[in-house]
Amino acid sequence: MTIGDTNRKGATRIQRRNREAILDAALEVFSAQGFRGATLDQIAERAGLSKPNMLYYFASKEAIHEALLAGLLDTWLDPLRALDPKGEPVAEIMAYVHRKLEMSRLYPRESRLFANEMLQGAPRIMAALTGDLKALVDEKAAVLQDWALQGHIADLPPHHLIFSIWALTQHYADFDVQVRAVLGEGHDPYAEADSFLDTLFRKLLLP
Amino acid sequence: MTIGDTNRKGATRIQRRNREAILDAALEVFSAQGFRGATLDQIAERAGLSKPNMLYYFASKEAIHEALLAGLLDTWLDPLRALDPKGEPVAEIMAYVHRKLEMSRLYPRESRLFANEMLQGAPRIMAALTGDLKALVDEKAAVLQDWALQGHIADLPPHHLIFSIWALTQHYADFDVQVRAVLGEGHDPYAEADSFLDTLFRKLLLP
DNA sequence: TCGGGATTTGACCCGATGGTCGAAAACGCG
DNA sequence: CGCGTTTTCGACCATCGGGTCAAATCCCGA
Repeated sequence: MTIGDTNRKGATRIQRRNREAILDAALEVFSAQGFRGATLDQIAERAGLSKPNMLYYFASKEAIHEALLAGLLDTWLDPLRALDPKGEPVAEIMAYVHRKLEMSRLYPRESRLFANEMLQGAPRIMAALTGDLKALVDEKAAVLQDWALQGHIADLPPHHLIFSIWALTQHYADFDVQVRAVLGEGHDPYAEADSFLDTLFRKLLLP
Repeated sequence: MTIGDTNRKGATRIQRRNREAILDAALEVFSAQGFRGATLDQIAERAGLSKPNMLYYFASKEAIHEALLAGLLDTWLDPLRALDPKGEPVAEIMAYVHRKLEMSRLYPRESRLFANEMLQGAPRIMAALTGDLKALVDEKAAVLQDWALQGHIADLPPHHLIFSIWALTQHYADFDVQVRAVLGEGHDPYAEADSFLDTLFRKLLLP
């Protein structure tokens, strides 16, 4: 039996545990070092496996990285997908902002993995960017545009409004060290950000 | 003006030319691949030198990277340094926003080099972050706070206001591929961003 | 023009790294 | 328990990559 099948069904308990351990370790290392900077030894050690054993579960370094990126975009975009055209405009957008910031707080490694990929020019997920991502953003941008035309929110370029949400929320994960270094002791970056971004976007959206 | 210029004193014309070529090539490669992902061969080739020759000018890969980072923070913070406590509050802040976006447009590689360093946890410039950077930000944050107390601008947490300027402007350099992929053809990201950020910050700063 | 310092490079070194192999050990099921 | 299947890993391999060195070539001022 090949190990090719996904970590869904048909996998033994051992397979599940090890695949998960490998992906978790890989996320840690790839997000901090980038693809080329990460080494299989680092990942294997963190995963608590020998390198050959790790390669028994994933065919190559490339394969591990791919597996990580595969689910990433989807999960990453869930909050945007949840933006409801039928909801109350400002409330919907504010909910999106808060959810997105929460993602940064809970999954900073995923955010950095994504940021790394972007910095390198997105060589491995360019297709997804111009495909699914663009489609989803265009769809939601149309909703925002609509809300603007109906006077529910300020008239802003919808794509850039979305970019601003991404930039502001992901910044707290990607530039975490800088944020903490500048704020110094005795701060809770995410709590403060939550309040600040609430203010910012409420003022911005005011028609 | 180049950002990492090597205008050392007693350097011959050849030294100058080669050092500059090396740093430019290194900026290209480091900013796209990160420190560990970059190779001396890549840099040497881009610089048009043999690897040993390159190492005649810089003692090591580390040394090249250091040389790049050395000037970076300084140059990067110049716009903030220029924020004048005696100027007109909103105008000063807006000027900062526009200057910062201009930096992203003109020096995206520098922005990405910096972003890479942050993503890795700033191992090589942590000292500068908690030192000079924090000092400068604290100083300017006090100015912003003052302006807020005097009712010139909205009362916002000054540090986070500064973070928001960084996040929003650097996003257009660091996530350039994503921005372009989502916008599609026929867009000028920076022109649109300039206008959008102008609107955003004017509304935000309104008392 | 010439000598000595500045510059350049081919060849080489060796530890790191992605990946392979075969055999041993562990598992689980009839 | 017995045995085929799954899992594990020590040893190994080839290439990559940072860095060295000695010798060759270039450059420029006296």
